[in-house]
Amino acid sequence: MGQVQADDAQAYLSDEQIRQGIEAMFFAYRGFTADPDRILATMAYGRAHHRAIHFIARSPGTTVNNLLGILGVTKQSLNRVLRTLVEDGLVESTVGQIDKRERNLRLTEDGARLEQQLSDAQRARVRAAYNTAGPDAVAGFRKVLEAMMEPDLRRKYNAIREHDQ
Amino acid sequence: MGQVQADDAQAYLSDEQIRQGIEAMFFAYRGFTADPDRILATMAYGRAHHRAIHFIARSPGTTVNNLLGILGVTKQSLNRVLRTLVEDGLVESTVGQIDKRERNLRLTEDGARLEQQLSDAQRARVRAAYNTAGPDAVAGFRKVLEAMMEPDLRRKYNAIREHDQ
DNA sequence: TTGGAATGTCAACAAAGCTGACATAAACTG
DNA sequence: CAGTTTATGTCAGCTTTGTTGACATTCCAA
Repeated sequence: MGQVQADDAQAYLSDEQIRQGIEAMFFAYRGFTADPDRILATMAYGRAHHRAIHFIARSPGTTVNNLLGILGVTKQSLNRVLRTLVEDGLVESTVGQIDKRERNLRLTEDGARLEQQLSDAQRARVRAAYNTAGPDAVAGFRKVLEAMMEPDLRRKYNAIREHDQ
Repeated sequence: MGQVQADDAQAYLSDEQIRQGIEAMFFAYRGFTADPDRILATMAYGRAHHRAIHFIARSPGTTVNNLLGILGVTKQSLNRVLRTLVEDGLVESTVGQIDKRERNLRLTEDGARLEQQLSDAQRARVRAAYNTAGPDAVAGFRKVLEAMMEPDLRRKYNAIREHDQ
């Protein structure tokens, strides 16, 4: 339980405590992706499709390049995913109005429906964890995660958050 | 900053807050694996090798079956990883004393050296995040992660922790 | 008009998952 | 003891998702 708050002020920095945190991250991430993975397994899609759908939903009209920066994969890898999503009518890619080299990506109605299904599942898990842990724990959770990000990703993370309220 | 601790007692459960937590998990996990990944990229190993090495180091003498349960992959997949590690002299596989069907896995000196190198890098990242966020945040971080795990993995996570102090 | 940026696409390949089938040895069970 | 189950390993083939490298197109900007 409260092993983290040991009497010794330095105890939470022991190698052993850090190691436990590393393992907690590993096991929790499995739970974090388990529900959407189960849904996706029934279709011809995987986690890469989920990620693309998530961030397109989050920033409608985003460009391919912007998405590349967020997802941290090559354009070839992302393109394969986007192509299937466009072919299957879940994502719509329109030529940019200002810069016609760019493509603006948006979910179609079908795409939004799948996004909803996936994020409902994932949110239910996170919501349950938040409820179990309580609001103070959630604040700490977010604080540690933010500190763990690479600086450029933290910037992108904050940019997305500022974007919508 | 303190968006999570809103005045409204329910605010931390809004879809928007949950969504931010989901994105924080995604971005933070990238940071979490970035340093070992960089080291592994210079060798012929990947994240799968790191995971195997980590848990063998954590539970010396563990069996293949136990490792399968922790890692959640197929024996074929794990076997491919273990075979290369044994061939390269990083892991030693010995026939079980009580049950001769089992193989007991241990790191060799070389294996322990690599494990040290990888976990030093990963621990430095987590330690820095812990230092930035502070001990209370760390406690909450751990609490939420535990609540997020699948029940059977939470059991395994706790079993590993109890094992060593 | 020329250079560079954004995008798309082809080809080849690698890591790491998966299923299915089968072999072997050891342990367990009736 | 015979038969079954368990633990492990291995072969073959497939999938997803990542990678490089090369090249074409479009089009903005100097």
